[in-house]
Amino acid sequence: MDGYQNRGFLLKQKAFLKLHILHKVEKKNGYGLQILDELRKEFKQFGYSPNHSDIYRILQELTKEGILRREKRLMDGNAEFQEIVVYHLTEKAPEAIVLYKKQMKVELDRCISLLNKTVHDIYG
Amino acid sequence: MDGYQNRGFLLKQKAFLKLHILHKVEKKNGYGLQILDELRKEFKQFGYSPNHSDIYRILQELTKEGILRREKRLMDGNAEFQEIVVYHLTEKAPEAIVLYKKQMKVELDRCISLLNKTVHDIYG
DNA sequence: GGATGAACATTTTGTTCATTC
DNA sequence: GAATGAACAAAATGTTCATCC
Repeated sequence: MDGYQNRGFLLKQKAFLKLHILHKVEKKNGYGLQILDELRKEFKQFGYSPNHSDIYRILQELTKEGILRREKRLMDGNAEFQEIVVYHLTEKAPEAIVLYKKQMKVELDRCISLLNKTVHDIYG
Repeated sequence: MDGYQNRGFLLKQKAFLKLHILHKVEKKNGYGLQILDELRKEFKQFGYSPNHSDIYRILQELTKEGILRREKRLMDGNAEFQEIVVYHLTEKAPEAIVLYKKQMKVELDRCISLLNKTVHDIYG
């Protein structure tokens, strides 16, 4: 996974979602729209609703990077043959995720500090 | 000033800078590169260095919106005739700024919450 | 070189279309 | 309609060029 780099403003949506997606798959294998739904529920109270293309993009990227692997399945308990793509961690995932999380922690802290500073400076 | 709208992820750099620029001009009239320098100093410890085109873009926008007005000056104490554009608040500025700050406070809080939630959920 | 601004290029993000079951 | 993915469009941001003193 390309180390997170951003000498800029706040972190990018993609990096943010990547972190959440990895965290989710770590806990439970899932498929695209399922992950999207869960994330939307989590973020709903913050008025944030990611869109499906972002999720698919990231899942594909993580697959290309060898962090996730795809497994086609038929949707459980579904009369119709709805095929889904369930994502699993690979063997090299754990190490990569630890690293990514570590980097992202620094980045999240940086962003929170920048926003807090702003609130402090401007609103007293 | 167009009410801040962003049904999305974190706030945009432009909105962020607009807030800081207004706050600066409120306290002291200034010109483009001067404002940029000051902002860069403020944000340096956060690894954030806005670029000059953003600042100019925003100053022009605020001027067009009637919040700021331009005043061409010659740089103080400069032998050469270096012309600068000093920005001042207009009469309608105070009211507009109060409103914008109010909206941005909500938005900043929202973003901080979203990031804090992430840190909490993922790093325990 | 400092200052301003426009022009351009790229990256990031969001919307729509296509396909399958 | 749910799911996946690609294609496309737009927005946001960053880099370079032009000009002036």
